[in-house]
Amino acid sequence: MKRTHKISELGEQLLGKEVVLNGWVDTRRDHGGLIFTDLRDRSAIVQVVFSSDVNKEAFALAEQIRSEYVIAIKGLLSKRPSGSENPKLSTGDFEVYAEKLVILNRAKTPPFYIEDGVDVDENLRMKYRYLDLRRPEMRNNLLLRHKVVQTLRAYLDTEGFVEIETPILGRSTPEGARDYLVPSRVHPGEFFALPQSPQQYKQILMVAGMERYFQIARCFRDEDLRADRQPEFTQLDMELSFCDEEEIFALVEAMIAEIFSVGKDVNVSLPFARLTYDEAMVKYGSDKPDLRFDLPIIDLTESLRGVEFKVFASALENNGVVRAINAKGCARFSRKEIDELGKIAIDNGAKGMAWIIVAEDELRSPITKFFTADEIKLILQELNAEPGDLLLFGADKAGIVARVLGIIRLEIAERLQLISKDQLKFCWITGFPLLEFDDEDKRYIAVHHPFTSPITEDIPLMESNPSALRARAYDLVLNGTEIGGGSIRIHQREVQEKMFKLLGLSDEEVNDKFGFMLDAFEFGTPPHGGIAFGIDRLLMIMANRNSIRDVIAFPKTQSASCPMTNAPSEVSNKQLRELAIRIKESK
RNA sequence: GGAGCCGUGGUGUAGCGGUUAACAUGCCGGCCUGUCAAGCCGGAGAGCGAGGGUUCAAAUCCCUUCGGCUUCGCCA
Repeated sequence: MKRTHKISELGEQLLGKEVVLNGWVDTRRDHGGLIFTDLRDRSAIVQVVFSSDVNKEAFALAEQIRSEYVIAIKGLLSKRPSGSENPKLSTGDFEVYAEKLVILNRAKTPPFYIEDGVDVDENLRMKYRYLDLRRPEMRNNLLLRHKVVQTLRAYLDTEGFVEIETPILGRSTPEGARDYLVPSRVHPGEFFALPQSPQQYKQILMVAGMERYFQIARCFRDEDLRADRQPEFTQLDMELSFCDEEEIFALVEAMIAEIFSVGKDVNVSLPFARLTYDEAMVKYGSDKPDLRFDLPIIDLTESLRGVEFKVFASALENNGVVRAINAKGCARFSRKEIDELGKIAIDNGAKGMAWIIVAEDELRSPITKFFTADEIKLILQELNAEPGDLLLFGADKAGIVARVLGIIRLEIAERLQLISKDQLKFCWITGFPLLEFDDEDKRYIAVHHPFTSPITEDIPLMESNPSALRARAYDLVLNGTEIGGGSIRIHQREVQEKMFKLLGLSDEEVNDKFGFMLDAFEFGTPPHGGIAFGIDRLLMIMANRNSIRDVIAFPKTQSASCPMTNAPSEVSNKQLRELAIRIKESK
């Protein structure tokens, strides 16, 4: 029996017509003389009725069918008897009276329920991923992913971008994450590296005059996994010639609005907010602030200069800062709750956390006695404190205070349930530092990557004061998650060479690993820049999931393995010999 | 590399020194012509992730180990 319709196509226009449907048995309700079956295909579910009044053979055969059997049925599409409509189904006004049934394939009882909201061991879900993906929510995640990717392609095509594939087998780079390596049979003892990103290739494509490039690029990083980190993941990678930040922002904002409109039927308000790195760090204690709630961190450093209170005074003397959060309405927190917050602060590097409860007519606090009345008045004023508020302080080096109060800010938002699910708060973070001094290695490392251009007027600082260099880099943050990042690149050989020097790379190393780029820069390289988006993370947010695994068809477990295929696996000695690899005996 | 949580019929859980290892659901069988989490009746199904130890006695306590999840480090 050849299928005539997808289930979602059933409707008024087919009433009384004969249809042939194929699909899986979702559920079966056997009433003895009457059997109801919910038939599921990718598009929808419809109720099929088997009755001996309609067809005795089909009815008899229907007694054998079970969940997840694959069947074909032929019958008349009918209106359900009035009162028996099911509003939960899109096809709930209709049913099909089966005149013929063919069992296309039987199915074992599934190891878990094929339905939404199941709470099954992740290992089982991965082992039977094909059943997990039959669940509507997982299927919808993949369909959403498809729709988003199609929309991106269409949008970028109309904007003049060319989709170009870059190699998966590349060479190992010195900086960044650990590489996944692939041994070369032809060159014994040598290895390819899987790309952590197509960074260098896409810059070379700009040298090649492609002007606008994009790729839905698989990237690989051999680092430990997290809920939002997989060893292989997908980026939307873009690069443009003759562009500046503003052009990229405008292009990206319209693109994001488009995918939310098509994928989620949601209007994203444009333009996105913008914060500098410094602003974000001071006010939200993070370079990926969650702007769905306010709860800002207030800097008291200047106001409190000169206070006697030892904790604050010593922080200020050591070039540190004093900042605070006014947790509105949290005066009702118990001592235990406040202690919990203090413990979070300590776990994240603080030496402690001072607090003041602003009650109706008094202040309760272990620290108020160390301040003069004027100082307290000043603090309350700066923090806009009102009765009912809880004030939480951080005093230490700027980095520690930002980190600690940033985490406390999120914790309070969580406790006060300030975050509503449907909000979308985008923001650009700009003005990142270019370099960061690594105390362990005693050298500078690139905050973004070594191809990021400094802000033009900062270029002279490359010799005099590298720490002060600002990068032409930008991140796009959505609801406290970094979903994309990029930069305007260096396109001049001399600047790139200086950059490598600052990073402590020797001439030989530069020549060996990046010589081709430096050479390329001498053959008419246009100014260029780009951005890359973590497609998986973006989809995780769009699909309202807590794990990236739920928007990837075949993800790895936390130990970077696949329970379905049992990858990775040992290989034969023959294979190893061909690759000139010997495995060290364990222990 | 570190920390935390979890591992008990197919699935999800309860039990936390002595139980016939409990419950729900699924599964199997029977009854049932309007259900859609169908209903009613009956039945089968686990020796508690694995290994070792403590104890008269271990799912229960201890150690080791494996696996899953969360997280710090790590992730230019």
